[in-house]
Amino acid sequence: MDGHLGAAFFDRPTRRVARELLGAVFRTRGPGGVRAVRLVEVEAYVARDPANHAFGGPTRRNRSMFGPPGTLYVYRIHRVVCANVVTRRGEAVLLRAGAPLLPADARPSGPGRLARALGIEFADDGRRIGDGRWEIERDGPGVPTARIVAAPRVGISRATDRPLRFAVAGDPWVSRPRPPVT
DNA sequence: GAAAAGATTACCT
DNA sequence: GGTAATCTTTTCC
Repeated sequence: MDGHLGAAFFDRPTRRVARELLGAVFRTRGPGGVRAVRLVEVEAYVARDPANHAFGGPTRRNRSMFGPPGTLYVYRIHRVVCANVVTRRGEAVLLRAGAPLLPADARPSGPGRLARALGIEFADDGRRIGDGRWEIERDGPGVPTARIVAAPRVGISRATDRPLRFAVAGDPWVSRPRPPVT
């Protein structure tokens, strides 16, 4: 399944989408030009998941999470924005870290820094894949299961035991706290 | 209208 | 390892 990923890619179980996004190239085209990273860390937010912003149904803030597969959900936390891609209704994958592919990309380790490196702003909330602003491409077989580490998600206070954080084992761009390398 | 919490980060010891 | 910064959204009175 190489090449550019469309809405059909995201219309699948969220955990699977999350794992298959590892190693994929996330590219944006904005006022600052083209920026790109190779994803090395993501988190899944699923149905009936108390840590999910969509838990409890649609609100003004999370409305993008109820858009079609391949919708960008951008939220603010403190003074930072973080980006997710919606999979199925009310579920999404948080983009946490990537390896920079272009010189202009500041260290994209951590969700806030990744979004900043890609030039993603709060105004991009609700944009859909295929609208020309951002795209995702797979240029290889993806990260083999043996090299994916699953760990509890970062920074949440509920459902803290679920292993829905996925990262490329040992990759230097994975954010802190680093999951065990095992 | 007021208060509390937050899917973070940077800087301190 | 701990804490402050900082501000919007949500929730409660």
